[in-house]
Amino acid sequence: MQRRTPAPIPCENCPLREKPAFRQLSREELAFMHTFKRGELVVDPGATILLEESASPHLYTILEGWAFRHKQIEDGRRQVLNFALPGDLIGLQLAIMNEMQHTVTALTRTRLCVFQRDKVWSVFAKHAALGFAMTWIASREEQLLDGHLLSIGQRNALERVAYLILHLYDRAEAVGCAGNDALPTPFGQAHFADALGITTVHLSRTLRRLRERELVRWRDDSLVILDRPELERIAAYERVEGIQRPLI
Amino acid sequence: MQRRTPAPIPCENCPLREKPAFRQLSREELAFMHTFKRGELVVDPGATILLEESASPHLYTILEGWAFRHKQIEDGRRQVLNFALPGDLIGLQLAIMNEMQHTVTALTRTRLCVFQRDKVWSVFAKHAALGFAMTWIASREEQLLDGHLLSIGQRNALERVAYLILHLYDRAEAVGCAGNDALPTPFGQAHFADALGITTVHLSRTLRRLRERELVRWRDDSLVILDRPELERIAAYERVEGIQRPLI
DNA sequence: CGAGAGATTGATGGTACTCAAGGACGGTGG
DNA sequence: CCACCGTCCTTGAGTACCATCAATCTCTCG
Repeated sequence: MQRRTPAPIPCENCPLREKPAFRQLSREELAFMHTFKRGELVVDPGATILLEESASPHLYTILEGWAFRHKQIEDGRRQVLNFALPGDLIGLQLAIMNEMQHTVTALTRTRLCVFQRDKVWSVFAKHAALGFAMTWIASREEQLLDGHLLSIGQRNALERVAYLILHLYDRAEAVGCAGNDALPTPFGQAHFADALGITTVHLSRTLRRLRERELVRWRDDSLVILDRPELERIAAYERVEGIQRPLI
Repeated sequence: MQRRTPAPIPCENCPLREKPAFRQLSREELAFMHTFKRGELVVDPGATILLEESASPHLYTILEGWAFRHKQIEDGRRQVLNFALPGDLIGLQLAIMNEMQHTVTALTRTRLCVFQRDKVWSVFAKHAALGFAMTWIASREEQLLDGHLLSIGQRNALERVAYLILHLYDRAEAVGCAGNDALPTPFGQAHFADALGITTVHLSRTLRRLRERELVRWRDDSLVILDRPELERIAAYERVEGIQRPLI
């Protein structure tokens, strides 16, 4: 289920940092990040990275792969709160508030950068800019959730699907996980439906409508956007310009 | 619409800090907070405190009163993202990311503590603990949103209403704005409905069901919880223990 | 007393859910 | 190689939930 890789990459050489989506850190900050890093971890699809209510000693940044944050009601109904892509920080709530109120599960084989939770404080104490970056990351997550909440609360199924597709594509594209209007979909319709707050049955029907209108095509674990302008119109989607974001 | 009060209270004497819900700050931190504070502002009900897309030079903490965060689709549909109570920080996204993607509007006459946005950086630089507190606040907001998202995505109207009532009551109670199972409701059913993602018509019917089952009573701008256990059962609500939180 | 905003109720229709069955794979084992 | 299986997706039929439209009702306020 889980295994440590033998040779963790130093943060200075982290391939993610090359990407234009991320802000450059100073040499000194990078060196500090590396002392904060405890190793790497690779988990298989379906593995639980962080479990609600439990107190993992770690927090993580995704280096490769997809995961998702989710939360359940006792009777089994599940909401996918968000998807997590390379560069996303996992477990900030845990590190800051000593409590997780949601679970994080891997969708693909996922490579994670492992940090020690109990050293988070020293990040703030020694490198204010990195502490600021943590707040930045938390604020951005809040923004994404705001957008989702608007979607789930106000849009109908067709609009929601269109919105989520565009949203995911843009986020994935920013970190090099999508391009040419093709988005890998390492999840089934069940995950997608739970993210949208609709049933798989209704999602299937809704996707058929989008397919028939030749707006998207979803097969072979890959979703292709055929008519982006029309999708944007349906979803009332506004692309958020990709300002550079910090990478912890 | 807005007016400055003549004599702002120094942070050291802030009446909110007395409340058990909040963590105590050191004398030094309080003194610093006071240099960060720029004044106080009182706004009338309905006043826009922060507007989406615009770049206010300030961020705020609510000292007294209620506000709400909301976000719209172009066609007018509106989602109330969350309510804001005394002690809540408003405009963190703006301060950190230089951009607001939602609007904040006062529900009651609201007294605000005004901070300079461009000095946020110095908070991190000079008092790491306060920077940490900012991340704490952002993480908590994320937690609240997670809960709402689960509610809107998975619960039906009756469950949602029960959940939101309990959620608001507990938050208000923690800061002394509610007690004896009575919650002031400085908002109309339209706001409540937009928070729940249902129409006012359906909310009205749903409230009638709750009234007929003698679970709640809502009149005269005050909502009374008559049968909390049953409401908790319907909502599958779990009270989050009120750990002390930082107050900026 | 009339005006207007907010809340309630009724009637009707559409959206999305449930239940259920059938199809399309991909893996496994005979 | 193909039957067998499980999982996931698709489709159909019937129903429940919630939205829409529209009319009343209750307040407050001028």
